Amino acid sequence: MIRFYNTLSRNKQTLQPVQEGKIGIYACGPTVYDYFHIGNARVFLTFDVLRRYLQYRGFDVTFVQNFTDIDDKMIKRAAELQISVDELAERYIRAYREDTEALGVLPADYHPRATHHIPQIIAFIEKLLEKNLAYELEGDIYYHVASFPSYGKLSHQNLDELSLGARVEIDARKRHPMDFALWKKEKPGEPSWESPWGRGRPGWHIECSVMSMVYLGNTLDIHGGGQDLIFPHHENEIAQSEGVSGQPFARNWLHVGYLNINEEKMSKSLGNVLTVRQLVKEINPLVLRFFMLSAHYRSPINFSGEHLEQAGKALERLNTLLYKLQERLGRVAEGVPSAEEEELLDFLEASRERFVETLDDDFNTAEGTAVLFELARKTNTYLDRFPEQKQNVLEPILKFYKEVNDIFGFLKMGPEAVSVLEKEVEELISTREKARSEKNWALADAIREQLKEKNILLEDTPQGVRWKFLDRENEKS
RNA sequence: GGCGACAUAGCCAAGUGGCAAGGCAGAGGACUGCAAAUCCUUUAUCCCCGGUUCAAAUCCGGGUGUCGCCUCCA
Repeated sequence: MIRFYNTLSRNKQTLQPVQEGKIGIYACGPTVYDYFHIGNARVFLTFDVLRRYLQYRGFDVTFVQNFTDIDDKMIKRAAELQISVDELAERYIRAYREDTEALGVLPADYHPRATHHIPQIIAFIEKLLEKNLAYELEGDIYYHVASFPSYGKLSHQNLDELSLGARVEIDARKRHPMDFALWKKEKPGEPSWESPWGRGRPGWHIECSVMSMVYLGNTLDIHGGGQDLIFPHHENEIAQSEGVSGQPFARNWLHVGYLNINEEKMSKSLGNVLTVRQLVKEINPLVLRFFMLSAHYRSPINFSGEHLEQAGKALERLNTLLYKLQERLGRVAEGVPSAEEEELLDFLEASRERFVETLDDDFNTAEGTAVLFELARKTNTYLDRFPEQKQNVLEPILKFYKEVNDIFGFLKMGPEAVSVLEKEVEELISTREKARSEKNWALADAIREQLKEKNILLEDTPQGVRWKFLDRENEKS
């Protein structure tokens, strides 16, 4: 039984797909007017892992994430750069693909763009007009919030309360101060499309209603984004979509908590906006992944160099184990597992169950990582205590970590984990081994230092010398 | 003014009624030529005050503090 905290009901709720075995997810994507920042990254990452997890749990997942490629910010930025809005979109969609790839975020099944769905948007607005949920005002079309009775149900506010606090300048022509634009009349020099109401462009909220329903149907299983989208964006989407379909728009509303930088909200005025583009030049993106997944998705997290460093060291612990496992698998013994080995295998099974259990419960990736560490300790103990390990013990453990990594994606797996050294380096190591056997510690230590310069760390173990590449990127933060 | 979230060890962070996960840092020990890695041991009056209960970090009431939303914002 999979449960999520639903913003709409303010409770954890069992996931009951509209169609058995299938899950449709729509996550609000970026406005492609600039490189995305690490707050965006947290949302992308959360939904990436969520989607992988639901696949792991056997669902046929369709994941849709839009690109907002036309709005005020797009127009303003394109003007600044003296390029067309379309060129701007192309540029930053490309950047999005590059940066998400660096983070290990997989592409969605669909990345629809607002400007590619203008006819559907127009048709949708026409339906809202037919149903008297919208009205025309001098070439603009507005949604009339007062005609949608449950307006405010997602953010749990009512229209009176909202109006009271409204600090925004009230447009007296509108029927209600909270009425929002579905269609904006053309302005000179701005991109526009033909419509029954003259040339113009879509408002911001309408694209998500339209595209989510085009790709996923009237009722989505999961819809979400950053917490700041709850109001007004998602509230407005509900008004639009339910206004047209008469059916619940989304069964589960998931909202990802904020990411602050050094205890401060990220904002342009504070000048502390950190883009992923910048960050991945300085740090290992897998550490960022680990860092973000080691807190619950709904909790606010605070990004800082110190926290990232802690995360890097913790992750290193898991990677060290994986390295050891792969290395030892090269010289394992055959045979039936002993009682102690059986115990470890039982613990492995219990870990797998606990992992699933905790992720099933509102996607608790934080506790999920704890499971990995506990198994790591048990496995390390086994590796320490027995000079020889069995394949039928090590292999299932490694397999579990691989499974987990297909979901979390922050572990260092695969061939690069155990790679081949240059001949020259191998010679240095064997020279050092000879020196050590002759108790020539000075030479041995000198060679160790020399290799450290080359980013290779030597470790002398009872099983012989072992080496690994230092992850230099981890040290920066 | 309205709505809401959070407060757990030096730091990060799980845990929604039954002896307080996990990571980082620290201390002690084992192993080691020295390191590294690893293992063992150790580190918490769960913000305060009341209440409910056999039992509360967890539920209820009050207080204090931090933050967010109500305006484009992930």
